Amino acid sequence: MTPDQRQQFFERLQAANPHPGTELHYHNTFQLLMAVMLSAQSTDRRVNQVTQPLFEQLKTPADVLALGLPALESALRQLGLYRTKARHVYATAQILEQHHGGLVPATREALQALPGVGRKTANVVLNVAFGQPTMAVDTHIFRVANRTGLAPGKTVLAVETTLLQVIPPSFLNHAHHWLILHGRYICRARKPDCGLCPVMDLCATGGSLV
DNA sequence: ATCCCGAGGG
DNA sequence: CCCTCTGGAT
Repeated sequence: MTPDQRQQFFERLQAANPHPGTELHYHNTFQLLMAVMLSAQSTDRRVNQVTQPLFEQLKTPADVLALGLPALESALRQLGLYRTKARHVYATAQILEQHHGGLVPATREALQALPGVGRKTANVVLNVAFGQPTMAVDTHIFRVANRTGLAPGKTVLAVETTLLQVIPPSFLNHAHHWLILHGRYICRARKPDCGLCPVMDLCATGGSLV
């Protein structure tokens, strides 16, 4: 894809979603971190169903510790990987309480040192909560980048590096959500809706997946 | 490479 | 039944 095509690509995704943002529900940075941790291999729709009642009680790491691990695990039962997620969220709350004054750290190093927080989750928090121009490559973005030819790569890190190089700077801050929304609703994994795709003429598949 | 692991869609 | 969903740890 040429630089001009990439410019077109994001201009059209922007036109389709003028004010993109995460579809995860949260009221503060700690809840954002928790919601992103819970979103692994789960639809954010289900994450929101789980967090909607839960976040009325859990507003701080101390609230998580007060709830206790067994009750937390029980509250997360509807999510896949729920035992692992409960353990990680609880252990993360402990560390935030003991070493970060109950706050979510704003550096990649400190974030990825938290149990259950890897590069992708750290990138989301750094971008959404702290406004940094990171590129969190999730299942949607990995697929869209490869399928369209925007940023082909065999690993998520390779795709992340390429995306940071090829995305026009003015689009970088919101590129994460534009690519996610495109992958979630149009460039779907199983049955992509090329008929509704605003960038079909720029795509490496040329709409041949329909 | 494998495990974790519920729910929805096809 | 199989595939997929804003992954991370071992």
